[in-house]
Amino acid sequence: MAMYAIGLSVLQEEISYEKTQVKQVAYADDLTGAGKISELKKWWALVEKNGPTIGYTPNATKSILIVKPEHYENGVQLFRGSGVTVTKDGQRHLGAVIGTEEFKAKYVEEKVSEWVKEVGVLSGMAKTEPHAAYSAFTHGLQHRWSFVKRTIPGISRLLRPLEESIRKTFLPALLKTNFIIGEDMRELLSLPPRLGGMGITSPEKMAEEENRNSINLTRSLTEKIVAQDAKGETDQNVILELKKTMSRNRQSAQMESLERLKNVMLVETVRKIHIAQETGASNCLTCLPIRAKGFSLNKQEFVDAVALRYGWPVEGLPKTCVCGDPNNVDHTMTCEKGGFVCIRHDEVRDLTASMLREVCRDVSTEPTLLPL
DNA sequence: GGATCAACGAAAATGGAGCA
DNA sequence: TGCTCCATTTTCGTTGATCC
Repeated sequence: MAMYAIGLSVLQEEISYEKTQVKQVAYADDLTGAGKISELKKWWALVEKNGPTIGYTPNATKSILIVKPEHYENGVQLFRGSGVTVTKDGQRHLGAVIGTEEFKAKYVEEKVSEWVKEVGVLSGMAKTEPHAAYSAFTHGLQHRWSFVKRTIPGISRLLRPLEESIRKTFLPALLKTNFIIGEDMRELLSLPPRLGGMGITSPEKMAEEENRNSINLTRSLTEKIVAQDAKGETDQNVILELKKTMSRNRQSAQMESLERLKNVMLVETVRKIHIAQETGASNCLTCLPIRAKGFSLNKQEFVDAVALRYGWPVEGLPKTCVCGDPNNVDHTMTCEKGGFVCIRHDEVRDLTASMLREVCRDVSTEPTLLPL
């Protein structure tokens, strides 16, 4: 990338703002210019003339001129025969979009429609492999819409179908819940695992903040592009400080959200959230479900793990224990006729023995004691 | 009063995912 | 390749208790 920029700087000397009155910016091989149409025509001619000599061959068929509706005819006339497409609507640009509000909305709607389909596919997978589907969503899928959220303002409303798809299709398939996920539970699930959530963020709610943060973070660069200042440098310390501030703001907003939820949720749920915040309590959610390493939970294990995390009813649990008492998760853990008391004891015993075997000889578990 | 240590929290570093 | 975010781990600085 750096070498490409150095190479392209030779061309930019020839087509600079001082010579063409066109404000411009280049990202790798994508060259963008803004100005009056007549100036742009001259600028384009210079690009075509000087580009190939440094190895930059402009492709007219892939080049777009975006004009205001009142200048459309003029644009078509000036660029006739050049191969450049002239439009008054807009065009996709570096993963974002430039153009009219209608064009931007149409672009985002198409993207959202595509993502909703992907969420649907993942929901289908979640029915048989919920752990893998959850991991694919949190580690991968939800990052796909981050670039659009950062670069296109005012799209929160357009992202609502995606949020609806997550809430009504993905979460029920993933969690096998037979109850409707309300506003509060959805907010809890959108918090990071370390705060007791599941890190399934809401694209609708995050869009405005992410766009605002992106604008603030790139403001210095934007000002330099507008001023066509190619020599000035952005103060990295200022950017670093901005990042820290944003990170702090995000964390404090998460804490505020958590505190609000604690006030409206059941005492048992709040206690579960508190336990879920313990170190290591969310490892099964944050690790990659690699089967060979034993990190993968099957569908029963995953659904049970989430049910235990939030105190939801565990499916398939008998209503009455063999001891005769009413059965529930707490009773299962303490009933002397069940196996969990022994399992817990044996796991601690075996782990201690295995660690001792690494440094001691003659380690045995619960040897028969010699008579007194 | 100075030296030492443990505990704690904040900051930095690391690793893994995405995107252009 | 270089940027983002997030979770986790490591490092560093501060504080308080204890001992000489």
